[in-house]
Formats: sequence, C-alpha cells, structure tokens
Amino acid sequence: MLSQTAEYALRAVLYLADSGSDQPVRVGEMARALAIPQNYLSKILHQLARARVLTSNRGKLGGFRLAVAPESMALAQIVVLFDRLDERRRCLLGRPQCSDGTACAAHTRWKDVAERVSVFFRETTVADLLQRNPAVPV
Amino acid sequence: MLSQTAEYALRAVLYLADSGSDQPVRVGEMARALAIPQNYLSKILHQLARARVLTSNRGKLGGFRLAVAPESMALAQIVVLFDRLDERRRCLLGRPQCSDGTACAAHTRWKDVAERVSVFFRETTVADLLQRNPAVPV
DNA sequence: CTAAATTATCATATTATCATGATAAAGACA
DNA sequence: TGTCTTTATCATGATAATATGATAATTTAG
Repeated sequence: MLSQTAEYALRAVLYLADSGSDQPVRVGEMARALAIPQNYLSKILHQLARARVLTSNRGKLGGFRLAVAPESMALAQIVVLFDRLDERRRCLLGRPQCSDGTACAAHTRWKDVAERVSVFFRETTVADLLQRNPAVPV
Repeated sequence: MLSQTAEYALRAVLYLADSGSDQPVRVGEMARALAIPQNYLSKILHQLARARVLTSNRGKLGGFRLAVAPESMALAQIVVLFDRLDERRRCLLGRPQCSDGTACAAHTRWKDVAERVSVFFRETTVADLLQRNPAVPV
C-alpha cells in the first residue's frame, strides 16, 4: 500500500512521537531501534525536516525532533512526501474523462472507495496511531 | 494504485470485452489501439491466457479471446496476477500483531478502509466497467 | 509441402526504487 | 582554537519493474 520509504518515514515519526521527551534523537539510535539502514533513514529524516515535519540540529547534542504536536500531524503530511497519494483517486484505467460527470457507474463506485482511502490519511493523526493497547477486555 | 502492468492487463481485457465479436483479436491491433508496447503486451496477454482468463490461438487466424463472460469476470481475477492485492490489508506499519485483536483504534479504521478496496476488486466485474455513458441527463 | 501470419519464448536494455559507503559541513564544548 | 559528534550531501551499487528486440514454434491457407 505504501512504498517502503513512506513506511519508514511513518515509523520514524511514530518513534519520535513515542519517545516523548524534548531532547533530539539521533539517527543512529532510531536506525538501530527500527531496523532501518542508517544512511537511508538519514536521507528520509532530512526530507522530513525540509518539509517542516521535523526539526534537525547538528553537532554534539544534535538529532531530530517533531516540529508539530502529534495531535495536529496528519499521516498525509508525511506520506505525501514520498508517495503520490492523490494519484489513487483518478480513474482506474487512466481514462481522463472519468474525472467528470461522464464516469460510468463502476468508476463512480471506485472514486468513492478511493476517497475513503484519501480521507483516512488526511484525518488520521500521528497521535491516533500512538494509542495502542487500548483497554483490552479479557 | 495499480501497477502499470496490472492497468495494462485490465485495459486489454476491457478492449476484448468491448470488441464483442467472437473472433480472436491480434496483439498488434490491441497494442496499437491501447498504445501499449507490443511485446510487453504480448507477455501480459500470455500470462492472462495461462491463468485461464483468456484463450489464445496461434497461427494465421490466431489471437486472443475472453475465456469467460464479462459478467462473471471479477477485476480481482485479473489484477491479482500482477499486484499483491491482499498486502494492502495488513498493518500500515508492518506491525505483525496488528492483525489480531490487539490492533489500536486507528488500525481498525485502516483495515475497514482496506477491506472496502478489496471488496471493490472482488465484486466489480469487467461488464460493470463496460457500461459507459449511462443515460446522461441534460 | 510451402509460405505467411501469429503467439511463445528468450535475451537484453532502461528506469525507478531501495540501500550502502564515504566525505563534507556545522554545532557543542573543553 | 581544536576536537568530537552529528547531520548534510554525494557517489555508487543492488534489485525489481518496465520495456524492447530477435528468434522459435505453431497454425492456416493455398
């Protein structure tokens, strides 16, 4: 569903949000904890920083931090940097005219499904993915 | 959403279903009409024939035909040969434990969305995609 | 039997994604 | 200032998806 790169980005942001503390986290630590190649992760984090999702600091006390609170960070903000999310909403067969009113019944149904996917990424936040093990009944 | 290959396959099957007639259609004609590289399309059609979606005939009067009526040919039958459709239903982050009851609220929502995508491909037929321009009101 | 037309198959090229390794630039602190 | 740690950047390799070109195998028709 997501490219490898987008999934790594998501997991990295989740890790930062989960760590909670305000101190910067180093690439090395994240790469080890998430089992992602360090230089590859480094490039991904850099892209996230350029997009203002993270902030980075160089030097001895450097590392990466969230730039925004997890509650106001939609998954789409992250994924969009690596995957073309809106592409999914176009006609399944690449027919250009299916975007407007001439679409057939099946394509209308497809757009409905694709729209739900899009809404999920736009409305789900990083914070939503953090609340795991939610009061499991025995 | 779909790989290039799966989209080509879908469009090729649609073309065959649309042509209607029972005579085999040649790769060259389809490749030209659909603007798909001929040898690439040839390999895709061969895969579809091996999967019993199409039948093929060699020789002078050869070509490809649908093996089944469009009404009973689900899109999933075609797409599954080229894309891993069920992959989409697993946890967004690759967390293995999210398949069972321990999934968090967000993952449950994701599985719901992914399930709708899956149902679309399983229940929509080739015939559904054929009925275009359906009695447009002015 | 021969020739023409077509699918089937193999070999290879091209491109994008995924990943690794090495070096440069910058901040922290003694 | 000088040194250490870290991010930033560049160069390269590995793998899979996409695409092309050439040849073999098969069928039809004369």
